[in-house]
Amino acid sequence: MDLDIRNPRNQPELGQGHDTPPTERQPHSCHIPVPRNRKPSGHADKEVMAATVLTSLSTSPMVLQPSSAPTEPAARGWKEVLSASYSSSTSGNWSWDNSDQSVPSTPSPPLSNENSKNFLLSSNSDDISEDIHESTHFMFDDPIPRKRKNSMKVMFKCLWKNCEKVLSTSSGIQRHIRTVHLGRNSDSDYSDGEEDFYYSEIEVNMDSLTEGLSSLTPTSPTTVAPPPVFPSPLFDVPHSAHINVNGSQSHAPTLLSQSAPSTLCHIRTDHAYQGPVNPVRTVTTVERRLPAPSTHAAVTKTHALVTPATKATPGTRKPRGDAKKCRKVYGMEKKDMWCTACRWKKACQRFTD
DNA sequence: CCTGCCGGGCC
DNA sequence: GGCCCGGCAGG
Repeated sequence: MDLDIRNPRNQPELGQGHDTPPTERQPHSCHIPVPRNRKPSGHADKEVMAATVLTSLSTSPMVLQPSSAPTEPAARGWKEVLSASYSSSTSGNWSWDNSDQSVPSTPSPPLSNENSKNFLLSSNSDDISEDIHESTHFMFDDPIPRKRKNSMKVMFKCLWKNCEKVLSTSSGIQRHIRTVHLGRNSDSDYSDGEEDFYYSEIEVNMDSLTEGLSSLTPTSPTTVAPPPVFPSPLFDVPHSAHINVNGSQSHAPTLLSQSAPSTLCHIRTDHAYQGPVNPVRTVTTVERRLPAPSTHAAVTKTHALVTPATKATPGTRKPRGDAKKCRKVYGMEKKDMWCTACRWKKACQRFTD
């Protein structure tokens, strides 16, 4: 959990660096644990940069004094706003936007890296503050962390298909999703975090709003990305993953058989199928999702995984499946990532046919 | 030849 | 049971 940002080579072997400019957001709106080294960190350069920024932050009280922060140029538009928002959503529960409520009004003593990180991470001290440590890669998406701006306010946008609800609190949007979309009792405290999945944070520039920037309306093409793709019940994603307004869905169909896109979002769906075979492997909490409210093209042949294993009749060899097995997916050099059966030259238990 | 994995052996 | 591997079959 203690990701040493000064040691950016804390890179998972499956991690795919991405050189995408921060304003060109790529769809990696989820963070998925990677085996053994589950720090899906970003590009090393960005990490170094982020570390540098953190270091400077730790010694500079400026950032803690929003009143003294120079006003951002008006050119800062939704693109950048959303970029920041993107980072927050990518991180799961973090946001640069401190709004006005949680900004310390007095300078704090110099912060260590850890403290400064905590400070930043705690900015959005809503009820979605879990799992923050795993999400520290957020800042690597944004090479230059921006000073907080008073005019920025975090909003929460419902990503349910055809629902453009935007609320100011995560609890509110969760309640909305829970009651309106998930059909749960609003009185119930029960929440498996599923609601988290169906909304994303967006940052709202209140200044722009007052200037009549009606483009904030969720239907605005400048703020709204293509409809997010929700996971199907067969496509489990860690529950803290957030679909971002900017996230497109192109990453989803890659699954395992293709090289991961240039994102951190290497889809490790094998967790769900792993079962007790390989207890060493990181196990992602498998959650059952409601039927996807929108189309989901990602689930392809892995559907077969839920079907009963075809028992080969004795004497007849089981027809060779066309699914890529561990050997092909991971290669010989990553044999330790194979499922046990594959390592034993048995029928693959992860990528069954 | 590569790959998946059965069958069987060893511990 | 875990683990390994020869060898076969399919592509």
